Amino acid sequence: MRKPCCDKEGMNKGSWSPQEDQELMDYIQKHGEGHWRNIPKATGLLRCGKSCRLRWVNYLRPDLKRGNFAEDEEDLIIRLHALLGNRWSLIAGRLPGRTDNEVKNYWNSHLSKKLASVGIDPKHHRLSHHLARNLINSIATGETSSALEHHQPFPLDHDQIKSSSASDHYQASDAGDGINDDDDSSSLLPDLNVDMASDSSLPSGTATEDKMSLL
DNA sequence: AAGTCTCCCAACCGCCTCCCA
DNA sequence: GTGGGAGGCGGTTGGGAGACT
Repeated sequence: MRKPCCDKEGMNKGSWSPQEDQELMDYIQKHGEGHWRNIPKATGLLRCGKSCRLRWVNYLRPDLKRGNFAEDEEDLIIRLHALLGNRWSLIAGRLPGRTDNEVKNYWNSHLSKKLASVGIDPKHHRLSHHLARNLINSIATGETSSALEHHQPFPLDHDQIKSSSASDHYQASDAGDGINDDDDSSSLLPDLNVDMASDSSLPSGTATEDKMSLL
């Protein structure tokens, strides 16, 4: 059995009170961030260090933006998620004033549903079989997919799709099958030519970081 | 108006990685 | 080289607020 991160006996759990917030802010203003495990001792807060860090990072930090996500932020999250998957901290790092928790929550509650509603598998960023078939048919007949036209979550270059086979860019998703989990996370990013094969750990300065700079 | 349901988001949990002795 | 401690991360949960019946 793994040792808990800190002694939870006598620790508060759940929502933070304004007094607790104030004590934590006072401490960080005086001593700066870090040494989270010292904070309960130093301040008398009945919170474990990890909880203090989380509260600061997700809620108390002065540079947090808060409020609704702008359209361009949504767009960027979708693109970055297609590129990086559930690496919320990396995604949040590209969104000034946003936290990984905020981005993750927003994705789970809004964006994944939004993508699903237009027939895109939010996990793999691929069209559903049904929509993919319609798209390919409509391209073949010279029509445009009404679903994509009305609901595309971010700009799709239809000419670019037409210039090659649509299936080169948009693979129908086997939603729920769990197959192809590990490949082609860039299927909605035809313009980025993303190669995730080299992206196992993503330290800064990797090829993926370079490609992210294109965004 | 009261009860139930649904959704959102803050917070927790446990695993992973990094760093240092 | 390695073991342990601390921080970081992503998945998950639970409570509260609003919507619905």
